[in-house]
Amino acid sequence: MTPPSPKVKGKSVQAAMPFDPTSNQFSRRLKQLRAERGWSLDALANASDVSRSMLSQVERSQANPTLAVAFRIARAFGMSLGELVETPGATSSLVVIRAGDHAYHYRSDQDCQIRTLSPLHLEKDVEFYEVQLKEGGALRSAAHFEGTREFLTVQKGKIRVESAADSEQLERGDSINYRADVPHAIVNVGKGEAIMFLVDIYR
Amino acid sequence: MTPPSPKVKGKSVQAAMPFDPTSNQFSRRLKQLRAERGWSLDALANASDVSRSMLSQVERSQANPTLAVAFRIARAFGMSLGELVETPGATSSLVVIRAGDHAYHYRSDQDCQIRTLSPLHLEKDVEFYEVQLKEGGALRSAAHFEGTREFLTVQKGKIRVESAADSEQLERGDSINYRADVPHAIVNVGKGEAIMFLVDIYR
DNA sequence: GAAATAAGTTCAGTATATTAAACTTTTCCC
DNA sequence: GGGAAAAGTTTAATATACTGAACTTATTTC
Repeated sequence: MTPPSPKVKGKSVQAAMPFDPTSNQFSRRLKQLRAERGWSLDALANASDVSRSMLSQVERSQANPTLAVAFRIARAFGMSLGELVETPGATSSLVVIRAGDHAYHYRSDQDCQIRTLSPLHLEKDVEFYEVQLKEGGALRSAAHFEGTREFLTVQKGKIRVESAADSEQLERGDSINYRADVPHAIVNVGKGEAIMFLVDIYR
Repeated sequence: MTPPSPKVKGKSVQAAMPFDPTSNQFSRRLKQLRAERGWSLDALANASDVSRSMLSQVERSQANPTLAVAFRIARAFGMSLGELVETPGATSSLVVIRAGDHAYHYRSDQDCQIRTLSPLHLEKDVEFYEVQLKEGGALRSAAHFEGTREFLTVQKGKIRVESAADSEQLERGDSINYRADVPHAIVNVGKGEAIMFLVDIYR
């Protein structure tokens, strides 16, 4: 019972390159998040209880935060540490096949109408739909590719979303995102038709 | 545009309780993983290039590893850092945002209200917004990161989208996508408010 | 344009993360 | 049981994470 072969053991490596890719990614991610929300270093410092100077150094890859600090930063952004550190770039492992037939796993029938809003073959594996469900209608999907996540927001009506064992009821304005690499379903449980927007994200 | 209210700011807290829940969780997780695989501290130390003593201290919550160290440990176990720090049970397979929930408002003024529908922890760099523009209102954005594309579909009202030199007019049901890595703007040119959904895709 | 305010960086000091080596405890044979 | 080897903990020294305050740079405001 031994772990996979150890790699370079010398400590000289660490001396030469004190930060592994993680840190740099983390720095970029942090910078981006803060920019998106338009927060100053000071604002984030207050929200996270991490000093302004530390944040500055981390963003510029001049310091390597501890888990505790990373955790506080994540919380300031309203997300878990896992969500914060999960590398969005390292997803290259699997290329999704997905031919031009974007609608192959959906059926468009009396109960369910799907309009594709996203142009096909975007650089990213993202698709964007508008879905209409007649009263009592349902959209049931088999498991998509591993790692797929589906995001939806209700524009009209009342629906129930089921993913694996989980189930949630949603009304106009509510949003939800869930794993789509398991069998899942969207059911119109209200009166009249239901309309929703739906984003599929593969990885 | 301020982050959610700061919590306890005093540093005395940190002195009294040097490790937040993260570390303890991490310690338990680490101990469990190592036990599951039947690895000794020494074996893990070799595989991860983290010292035996450090591992011991971390497992007993007597030290608070840096991200770099946590990363190396994760790799030794053949998993991503996100997978390692995300408590196995809490891997939310389903996240709901209620209509009234303003937690994800990141920007709001008289003319323009933006609701972030996707907490941006998705593996891909994708974000999803609902934008409301009052009559005459406009949303002007500086250039986003290189390679960013924005996709929008009009839910209500009449708008004009400007990206670099291009300009297009849209009505309910119309969709458009355009480069967002240049200065761009969305202007409400109709009567009454305009509502649209917006997807940002980075690469 | 100058003064004022905010945002970001650098600095020096302190706390602590990290390591190698010494030490203690457990496990395993005989 | 007793000795040996492995597993785990503690120690002392060093590197660096982290902070508050001083400083520099951009942004506003008049």
